[in-house]
Amino acid sequence: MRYFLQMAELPKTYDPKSVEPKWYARWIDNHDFEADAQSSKPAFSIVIPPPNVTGTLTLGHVLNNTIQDILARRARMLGCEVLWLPGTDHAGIGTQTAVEKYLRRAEKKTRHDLGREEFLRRVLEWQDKHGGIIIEQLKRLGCSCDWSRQRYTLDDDYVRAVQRVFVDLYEKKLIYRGVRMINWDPAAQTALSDEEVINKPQKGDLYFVRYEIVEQPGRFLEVATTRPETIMADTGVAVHPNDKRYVDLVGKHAWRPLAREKLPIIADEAIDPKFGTGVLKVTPAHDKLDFEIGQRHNLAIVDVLGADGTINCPAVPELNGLDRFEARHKAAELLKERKLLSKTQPYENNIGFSERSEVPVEPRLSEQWFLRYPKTKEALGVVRDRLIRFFPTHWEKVYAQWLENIQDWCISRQVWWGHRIPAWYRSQKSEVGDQKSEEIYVGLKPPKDKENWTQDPDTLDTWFSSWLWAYETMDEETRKKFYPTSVLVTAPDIIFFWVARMIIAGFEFKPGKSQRDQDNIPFRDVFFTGLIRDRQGRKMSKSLGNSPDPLELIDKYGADGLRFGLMRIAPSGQDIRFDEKQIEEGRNFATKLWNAARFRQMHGPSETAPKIDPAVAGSIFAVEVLARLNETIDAVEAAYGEYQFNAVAQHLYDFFWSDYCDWFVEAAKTDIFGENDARKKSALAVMDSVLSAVLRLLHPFMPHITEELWLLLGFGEKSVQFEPAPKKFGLDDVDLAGKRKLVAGIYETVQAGRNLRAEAKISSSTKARFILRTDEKEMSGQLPAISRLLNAEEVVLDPKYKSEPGTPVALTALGEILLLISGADKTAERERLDKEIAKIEDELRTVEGKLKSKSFVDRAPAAVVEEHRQRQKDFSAQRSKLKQARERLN
RNA sequence: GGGCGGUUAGCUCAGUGGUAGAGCGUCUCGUUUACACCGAGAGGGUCGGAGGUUCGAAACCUUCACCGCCCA
Repeated sequence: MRYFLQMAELPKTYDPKSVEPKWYARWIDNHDFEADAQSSKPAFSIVIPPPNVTGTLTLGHVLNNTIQDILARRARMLGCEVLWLPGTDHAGIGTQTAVEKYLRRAEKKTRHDLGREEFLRRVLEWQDKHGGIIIEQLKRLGCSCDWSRQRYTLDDDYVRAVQRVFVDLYEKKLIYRGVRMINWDPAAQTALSDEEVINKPQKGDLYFVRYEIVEQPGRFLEVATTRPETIMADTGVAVHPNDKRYVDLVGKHAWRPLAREKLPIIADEAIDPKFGTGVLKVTPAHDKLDFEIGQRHNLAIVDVLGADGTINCPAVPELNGLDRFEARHKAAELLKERKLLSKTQPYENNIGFSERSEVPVEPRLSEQWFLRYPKTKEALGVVRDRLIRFFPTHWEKVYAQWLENIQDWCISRQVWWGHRIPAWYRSQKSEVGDQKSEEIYVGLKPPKDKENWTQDPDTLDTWFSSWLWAYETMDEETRKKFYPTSVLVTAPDIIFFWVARMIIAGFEFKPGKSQRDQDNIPFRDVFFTGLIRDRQGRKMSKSLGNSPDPLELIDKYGADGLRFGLMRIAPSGQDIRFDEKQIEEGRNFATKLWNAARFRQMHGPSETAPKIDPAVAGSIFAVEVLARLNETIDAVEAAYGEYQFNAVAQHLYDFFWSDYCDWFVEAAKTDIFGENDARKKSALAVMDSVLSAVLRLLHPFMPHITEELWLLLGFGEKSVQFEPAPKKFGLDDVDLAGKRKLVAGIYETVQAGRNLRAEAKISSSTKARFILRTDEKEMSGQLPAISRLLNAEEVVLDPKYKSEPGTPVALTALGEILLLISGADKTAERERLDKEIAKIEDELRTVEGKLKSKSFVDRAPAAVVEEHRQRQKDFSAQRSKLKQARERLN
């Protein structure tokens, strides 16, 4: 009775919508993901790369967090106490820009219209409205984060820690304030770090501008420049000291063609004589290299660009107030009118763009806060010596290259949303003269006489807060158990922004339980995921609209389908071309798993702890599938060791679909539908063993469906997530090799038989009759299974069978298989045999060619030569049998 | 300019010196008592080019081409 009830319970297709939310809620209710810092189990920990608090889930997040979830769940099954610590970051510039955009559109106001206090209130409103969406999305994906420990980079404690670090580094003189050339984002109107600038080739023009020599009127120096709009900021003209063309002019002067002034002509090694005319206009305020040249030659600094990227130069009213790109064209026109522009030519050069606002960055002289990176040698060493291991390893070089060429980090941002810099300034008139000097106070608390001081209006680079993420997210007890973390999973595009800086922070702040390096590194392994691209290989971006919504994919295919499909196509260390078809495959695999379980359930309840003795299992097919399962367990373990998640997924997919479903289950149906109760029980026990193992192996990839089936099939009363990872079956005591060889032969025979049937155009549903012409006596016991696999009416073992001419025959390692048909198509059979013979002869030629070569026989390893001899024997035997059959058709 | 990846079937990708693979797509057959989100079968590749090492190269070396990324 129970049997029918159970059958009715399971529909034909798996419905993730009714299963996934149910289990996620249960796991949360049971506090399954909460880490116990008191546990005596070995620790395994991951901190999440914090997504933007107001962001939404992208496919990149799905990839990244699926991998982290796989690692966390795998670790639980290996008996670890697991902490996966989640959280979000405040994304200073990003969030502020989003809110400003909204204000501009909705209220036609800027942040300055509102004032700092009101604006920050609005950002908080925005955060409350949009914040946390991404966390809910991670839950839909099935992420097993310890939500009780969720952190935010603007948590009070975290903010204090960031300030403490700032003060500490200031006191160590590693943080300083100074006027330097920085990257200015005219759209966001803030300084950026070098890492936030993306160089892109840009098509433009090279303008050849004539500068008249002051001392020799009528003689001109020609300067090639891409930026005529900055001519008013020129304070010198430079040539290479060895450039014979201009050597006589060094020391003389040239007239600045716009805002006419005398400019000294100087010689500097930095000039490239081969670029343009070999003459550089030196604009120290608007170019990094020019700034350095200017410093060397004591050139004046003239700034003609405003913070918003418009020209600020009343001396040239035609340009004053224009946007920098408009001004470029206007300046060229002015020069042309004055006959000072000799030509323009198309030119492509690299321009730095702001990562955030996607506008060209302006090199700008500005007073900012900088960090002189500490501990770079240690950070280099720890990766070089593989105390921290990168996967794939080639990222180690990228990392080293960055650290070896590291520049001071501009950490202040002219942004209101973020960690306010704990610095105050007191302006005072100096005793002598009118010059003002500033007194700086840096501290956790404001100065005592607050009214006499002004706090720095700026905030810190968001990354200056997230470089502490690996340990400042943990309280003392948690840190003691779980720091350093086991592994960091991240996209390679933040290797400098985040990974390298966290390593430096580990060395500088030593949050570990001792002073030793291995206790202070933020993580032991770093796994870099690939980037997900669209089918054309383009990066996914919001503006291109080529990024699918992961939530829609989850609705269509289930979270497990999305996870499995994505992991199967994610090669380690390479970019991933996304194709929704692959996600469909993930869904199909879930359905396959569902149906295989459903089939098992139709034949009665499973054993809670299935035990089988393969030696008496009675079925060579069982031995084979268990041996393949053992191989799969080994392969999966090896692949995890190398973070080869696609390989793990592929091994499980292949084993389950092909070895288990296509071969074992089909062969075992003979016993399952047979009369022999012992054999039936034994077959079902093998199925239970395999299913139990497969569900556990798949759980990290497909947590929901495996949980559902684990409990449905009754393998346990408690969640599958804390069950131990499956161990290999002991198969040493049976004649493994012999049995596996026989099974391989049988499967080969079946495939050959199916091929004969298809070639003979006998539909796969029609029962057919086969003869096995073989001396393998062991085959006789397997005839029912072979018959089922061939969908045969009858399979007869007859070593002496004499066939009618034209009877389709195929050769296998075990002998011959013949398909009995009436009225054989002799022509078709002749063609088929000719093809077979040609194929064999091809193989034979290759093998014989090798064996004829003396050097091969002499130099190749004996085993390889022997293998070739064997193959030669097999092939020629096959050829002669095929030829016999062929001759009888003449 | 320097560095790092990649180039294998129509597509997405495995393949670390010894018989070129998988999934999808294509074609043919199929409602055979789990599954059409399925089953069976077939076709499809001078492994980017050229040299070299080796008995033997998709794999190792050199070089070139193209694609992508990072740094200047």
